[in-house]
Amino acid sequence: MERKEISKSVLKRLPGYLAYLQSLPDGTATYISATALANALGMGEVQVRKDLAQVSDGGRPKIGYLRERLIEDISQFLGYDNTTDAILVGAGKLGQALLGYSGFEAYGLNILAAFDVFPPSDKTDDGKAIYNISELENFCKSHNVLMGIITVPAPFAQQVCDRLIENGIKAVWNFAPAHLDVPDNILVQNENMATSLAVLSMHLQAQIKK
Amino acid sequence: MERKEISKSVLKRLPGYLAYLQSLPDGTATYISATALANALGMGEVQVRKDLAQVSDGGRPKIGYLRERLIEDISQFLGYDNTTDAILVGAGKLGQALLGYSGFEAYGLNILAAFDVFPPSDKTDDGKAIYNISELENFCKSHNVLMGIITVPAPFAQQVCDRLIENGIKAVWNFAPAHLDVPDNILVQNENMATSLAVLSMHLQAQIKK
DNA sequence: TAGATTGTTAATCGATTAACAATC
DNA sequence: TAGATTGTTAATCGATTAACAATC
Repeated sequence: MERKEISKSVLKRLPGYLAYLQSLPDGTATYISATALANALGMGEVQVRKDLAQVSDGGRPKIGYLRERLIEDISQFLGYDNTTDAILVGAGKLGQALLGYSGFEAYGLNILAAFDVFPPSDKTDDGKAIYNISELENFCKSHNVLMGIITVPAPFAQQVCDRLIENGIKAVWNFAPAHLDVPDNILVQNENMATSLAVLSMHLQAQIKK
Repeated sequence: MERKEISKSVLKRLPGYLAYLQSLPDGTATYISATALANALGMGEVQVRKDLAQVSDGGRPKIGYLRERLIEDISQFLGYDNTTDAILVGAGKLGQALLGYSGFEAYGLNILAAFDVFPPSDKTDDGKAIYNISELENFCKSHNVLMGIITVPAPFAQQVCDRLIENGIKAVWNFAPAHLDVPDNILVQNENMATSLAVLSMHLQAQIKK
């Protein structure tokens, strides 16, 4: 499959398809159609078909897609097949939760280590080290890390971000509720709890009024 | 300010404005213009102006918005002024991290308690109770809970969701990497780590190729 | 063959951006 | 008054949806 430019909207839907396809029990649904996928996920079938067409050319009229093949195509497209190394800064509760979450491997993410101003102890239960923030520079030099995860309190997020970029980080996954100023070639992905909460509470307010 | 219908895109940007406005030190910037806000957040000034116009009518030509007033208007619009009670199911690492996160109060969210098949201990360090899942029904009956937070492993997410809905939950905040089937009047907000990761790893792949 | 499903081309919809008049 | 900023109206852009021909 030739790699095309893909819109962010499509990109964001792909993990959903992948998760569903992988959740199907082995043996069932050797072939799956865009229609079936759409129904299962409560989406429009045309949208699903178009999305799939962008990442795979294994679709066959009347039959659909070979599930295994489709999983492979999407995974590959998303880069889940080659792992990305990341470091995490801010080993509070959320930071440690992420550090200990084993599910990221499936997405090709490998958190090498965490850093904090007050490292709680040498190792977590999961065997991943939490270093003093002062060792950030050395660590980045010796490992080739491209992704940084920020889980420090909001007021420190920007300075941590700057420091990560100085050390060669190209993509920042930001869990702090703060806006980060970065150069053009750096991507910041905000994991924005506040955004989600806004959508939720808006829905609840509408509910209550009824 | 009359309450208008608002698009989801606008709604999702509001928490960002609010966070920035609140982060400004007291005393500075009594008045702030849409232009200034846009520059600070790296956004288009027209977009910010249009967004603000939908939630506040305190904007004055040449001067801008009274910051305090704007904070109030956005907070009120987002429903951050009246708290929403929520319960959380799945007291694993992520669940406990959320349970202990004190920052939610600022967003009007109050997590009353958590439930799990194996409650680790009676109370967390933060004083919030973790009950056995069997007590879910009773708890929901006695408290009027409208929001449920799901932090169980993916294979259990749907059944937990169904159970929450049976007990009167109207909005679900889903941290499990699973698609949830719900009736029309129920809102599911997926906190989709996989989505964020997809965007990030796509950026990194593009970087590497350069 | 008939029919389901694919992929493509055109139409619609919504959101963003641009242009401009109103205001302090 | 002059100029910055607001809010509104029109134009553009992108994404979604609909219609349809191609295919197994």
